[in-house]
Amino acid sequence: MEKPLTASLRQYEVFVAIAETLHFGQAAAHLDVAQPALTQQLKHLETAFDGALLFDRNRRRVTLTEFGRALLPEARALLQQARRVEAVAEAARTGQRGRIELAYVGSASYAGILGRLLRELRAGAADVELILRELDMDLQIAEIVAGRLDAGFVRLPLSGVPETLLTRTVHTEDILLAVPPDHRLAGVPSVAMATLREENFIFSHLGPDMGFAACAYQLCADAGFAPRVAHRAPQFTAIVNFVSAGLGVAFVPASAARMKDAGVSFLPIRDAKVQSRIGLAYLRDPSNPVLRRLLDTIEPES
Amino acid sequence: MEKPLTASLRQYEVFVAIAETLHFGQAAAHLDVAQPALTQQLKHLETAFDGALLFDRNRRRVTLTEFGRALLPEARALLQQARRVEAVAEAARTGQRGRIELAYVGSASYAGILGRLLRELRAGAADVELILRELDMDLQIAEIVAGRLDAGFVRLPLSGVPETLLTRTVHTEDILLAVPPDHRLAGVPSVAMATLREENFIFSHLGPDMGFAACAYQLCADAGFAPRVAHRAPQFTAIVNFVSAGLGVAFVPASAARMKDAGVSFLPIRDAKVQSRIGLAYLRDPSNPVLRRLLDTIEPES
DNA sequence: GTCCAGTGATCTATCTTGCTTATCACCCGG
DNA sequence: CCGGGTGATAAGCAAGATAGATCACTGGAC
Repeated sequence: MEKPLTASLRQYEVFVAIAETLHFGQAAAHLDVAQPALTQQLKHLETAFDGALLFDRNRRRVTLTEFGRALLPEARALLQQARRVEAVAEAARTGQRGRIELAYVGSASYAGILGRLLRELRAGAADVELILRELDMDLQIAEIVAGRLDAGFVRLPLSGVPETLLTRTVHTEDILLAVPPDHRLAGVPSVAMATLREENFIFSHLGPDMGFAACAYQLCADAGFAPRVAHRAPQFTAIVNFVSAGLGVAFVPASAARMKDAGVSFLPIRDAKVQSRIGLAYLRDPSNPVLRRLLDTIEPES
Repeated sequence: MEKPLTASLRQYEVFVAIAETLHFGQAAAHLDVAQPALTQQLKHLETAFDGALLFDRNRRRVTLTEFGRALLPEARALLQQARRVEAVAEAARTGQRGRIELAYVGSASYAGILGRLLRELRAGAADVELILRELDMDLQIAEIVAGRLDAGFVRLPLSGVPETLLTRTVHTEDILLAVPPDHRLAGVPSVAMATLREENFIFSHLGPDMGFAACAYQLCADAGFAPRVAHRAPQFTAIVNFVSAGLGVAFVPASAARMKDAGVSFLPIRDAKVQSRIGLAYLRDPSNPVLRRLLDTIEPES
């Protein structure tokens, strides 16, 4: 059990102020109070120390006693720490300092989101601890709703999520068609959706109502057909592998085209009306100040 | 100009106590106050931070917010420093820690006083800064009375000093007679005062009423004669040099006999009734706690 | 010696703060 | 649906902090 701290910050403040000027009146002016307050507070401090005097008051000259001299540096350190706490509090309150736990879907890492994220978190001499992990969209949503994750980067749109889960678009990119090397379209400069009606498609595992898959289905719907899904794979790397193996064609986000896998062609789609968007998902009215600051740096969108 | 420190130690104490138990009631018991006090103090602290909450109070479970989590280590450091200040204050008050400025006459260094002094100042895990200098007795007295020196080791007795200057004997030693190599007494096992009536003496510069000289004069007075002072020298090293050169004989403290200078003999005095005493001189009611503790370790004497 | 300016201590009234007790409001398990 | 547990709220009281006026002492000027 600790003993109950007999003196207050205010008393040390008074002590240090007097020690700095060696003059009650000037110290009082510096602290912006009347002089009797100092006499009283100092006396309280001395009483707290068993009555040991901190100053010799010769009515004409104030000098530190050896006791006071021994105490002064420690008292200064205390006040400095007190100011530091308040500075840290201000930084933490505004999100300049703290901790944030984020996740991202694998395909977000291609799009250069993470570098930008770090840049924005570190901006303005901020001191933020970032805890990042890769996580599938559905797991992210569960973690965020459960309060175990501050926010996550996912492929929009979301559906079937609580109203309190908001998203904000942070990146938009075209959707390309990946075709195998020996495919009839391999090497053409671009394709039109209408020509893809009979293709075998490789899709992600995730359902047709969320994320990238929703955009892909929308492309087909806009072209008036439902895609024939020949295979499913969990990630774009696997999907491109499948394409490379000739199992079918696939829609992929433009940023995934950087993996030039064994002669796969990535073709622009001439009449695509939708793009794929990466968004940050988070709970409404986030309490984490770091997240709030991060959201402030992103222009508010849907 | 620093801003005025918006929060108090007590508030941080409450914050940390709640953070440690995550339970208002238990924290209140730990701080030995009623529970509403915590609610209030915590609210005050949060208000000081622009209303940013430190805890999520879900009526059933209390958890730190990210803001609170960021603040906690700093608040703990603040409390630790506050306790440290009080510990240092206690040590400084009892003289376990601090500074002391002492002087000693040259001949005190022969007597092993300084080593003992250091040992006593460092005793009991004390952390004392000792500032030592060699200084003649008369200057020591002036410095002590002027308050520029805490205390000094001198040869007793003192005379003509203010009543507020007290002394305490710390070392007593015999007085020996130093004689030149070719002196008639050189080599005899001991001498009687009565045989010295016609000798030429070498004395210190200091007058006959203080310090070692007073003892020497007393020896002669006890033997019924006044010494013929042939030469004066400032220190015992010089006095022994003079003796070695055959300029006369001299009384010296036993500890000075360790300098075996060019065949000088140091002879016990059979009928000496006085010894030389080294004492610590200091002002009555010393304010320096280190000096007070030092005095406490020496048995009170005249 | 006497006086005066300067300075810290003291006194008192007032306002603020912190604590206690009593009670309320809410959540959750049976 | 009720009862135990928990934090918030309210009211009252005691202690603490401050301002303003005044006192008391020091030390230098003359």
